[in-house]
Amino acid sequence: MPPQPPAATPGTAPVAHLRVQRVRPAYRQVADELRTQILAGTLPAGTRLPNEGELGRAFGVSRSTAREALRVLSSQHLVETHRGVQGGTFVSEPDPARVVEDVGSALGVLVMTPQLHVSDLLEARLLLEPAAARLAAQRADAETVEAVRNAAAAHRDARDPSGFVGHLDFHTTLLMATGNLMLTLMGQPVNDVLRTRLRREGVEAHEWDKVDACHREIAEHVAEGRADDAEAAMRDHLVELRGLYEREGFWT
Amino acid sequence: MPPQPPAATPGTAPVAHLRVQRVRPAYRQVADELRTQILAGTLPAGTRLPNEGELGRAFGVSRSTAREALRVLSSQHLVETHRGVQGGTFVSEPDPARVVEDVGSALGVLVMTPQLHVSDLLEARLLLEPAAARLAAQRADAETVEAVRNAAAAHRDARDPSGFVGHLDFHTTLLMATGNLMLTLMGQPVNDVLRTRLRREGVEAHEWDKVDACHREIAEHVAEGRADDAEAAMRDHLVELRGLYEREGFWT
DNA sequence: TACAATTTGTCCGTATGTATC
DNA sequence: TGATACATACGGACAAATTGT
Repeated sequence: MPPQPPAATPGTAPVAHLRVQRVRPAYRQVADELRTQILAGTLPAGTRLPNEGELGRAFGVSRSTAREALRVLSSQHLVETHRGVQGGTFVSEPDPARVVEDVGSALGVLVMTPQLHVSDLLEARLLLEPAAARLAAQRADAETVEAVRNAAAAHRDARDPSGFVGHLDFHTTLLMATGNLMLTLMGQPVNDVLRTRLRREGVEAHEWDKVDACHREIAEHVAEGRADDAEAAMRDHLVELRGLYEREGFWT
Repeated sequence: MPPQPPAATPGTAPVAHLRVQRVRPAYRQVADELRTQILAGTLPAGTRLPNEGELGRAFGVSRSTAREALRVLSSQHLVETHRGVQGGTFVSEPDPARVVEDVGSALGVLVMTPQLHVSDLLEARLLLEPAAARLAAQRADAETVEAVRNAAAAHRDARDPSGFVGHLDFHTTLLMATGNLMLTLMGQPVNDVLRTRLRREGVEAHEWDKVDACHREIAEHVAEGRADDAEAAMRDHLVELRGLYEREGFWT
């Protein structure tokens, strides 16, 4: 690793109050270089990288160091490794589901701190999902409408004995029904965090019934293309849910 | 790896397990175990982990394997490592800025695919930021108002010779002015991606002047607490910006 | 200023598991 | 069945960085 151009990394926030990273380790330089090439499209998805030994030689580092760089990229879902002949390290296909997972997990950490309150999540959802309901009502095709209806109809108690893995949360389905992946990316992690934090045992059955009724009503508005009604119904629904969360749910 | 029963330890070959399709490598098991403990709060932020050798022995793996596990966690910003005496591996403080970075980088990958269009980002922003402008106008205190005004006044040409690192993008500042971190978390990665994708050389000076004028107008609405005006002005501004982006900016 | 102690960083050599042909 | 090519894992050694004496 002869070249280390930015001796002091500029622009990076001085978050580590006490410690300054004075040198970038070689494994990080290699990882950064490869990440840059992947993000720039120089290494498109599906590309097979050289094996670990060659990769190390190409960067002037040992195989172990190249390995650690690959660990970094693989943990960020930028590459995948496979063993065996015809195996190796491949640039990953971008996967929205993984992004949602990662963001959700990061939010899970933040939501335990005083920096991010549950009320912030509820407010963000209140901004996002009524608008999503409107868009869904304006755009959903027959197939999407069917999916939304199914999600609303799906009974939400978990006593269901059959496998039934196809069930997606209603709010998730509605976000996807907008046809705008970015809305799913923003809204879904919030829903994930809220769902895992809610103490469901504190909510009574008739309240769940009301939730289900709201879902079905929204689904019908979407199906009939009534954008205004869908948006308003979703807003009412979320306001009601917020009361539920604030009354019962959280440990912070 | 004692805690994971079906682990394939290198020396002994557990041939009896026929269903084991996917063996998780040892470094991944170690990383997952540590991550679980961090997310559960068993290892609070600031905790110093044992050094790499001891950590390896504690998990029944070699130091190299323990290191690779730490690389995974460190690349997810869950731990930080430092060299030297008094160095070591420490559980990280949750950092919203890093989350924004990570999401932005993930979006950068997705935005190159047919799954996520630039128009999706623009639409999401059009949902989010007018609402943010409204909230900012309703809530901003004197200090925040000052920050928003400064961001709007900051001249945006990069010829500025002095260091001037305090300058934050106006849209970023406005998101933060809502006091809701979640809105920043959702909106900022979008802005980052859009900013890096825009071909700025295709935009003329008088258009930048108009952008700046819009920013100052919004800032004044926020400062005076005119929520409706702030929201409307931001919406108009974004619609105009969208035209700019769609006319000039992208390579996809 | 020099030196020692501690910890991560880097390298090498070797062996083994795994998947494909 | 065996050969091949790759990732995975180990253990030891030394280098570099940081802090305290």
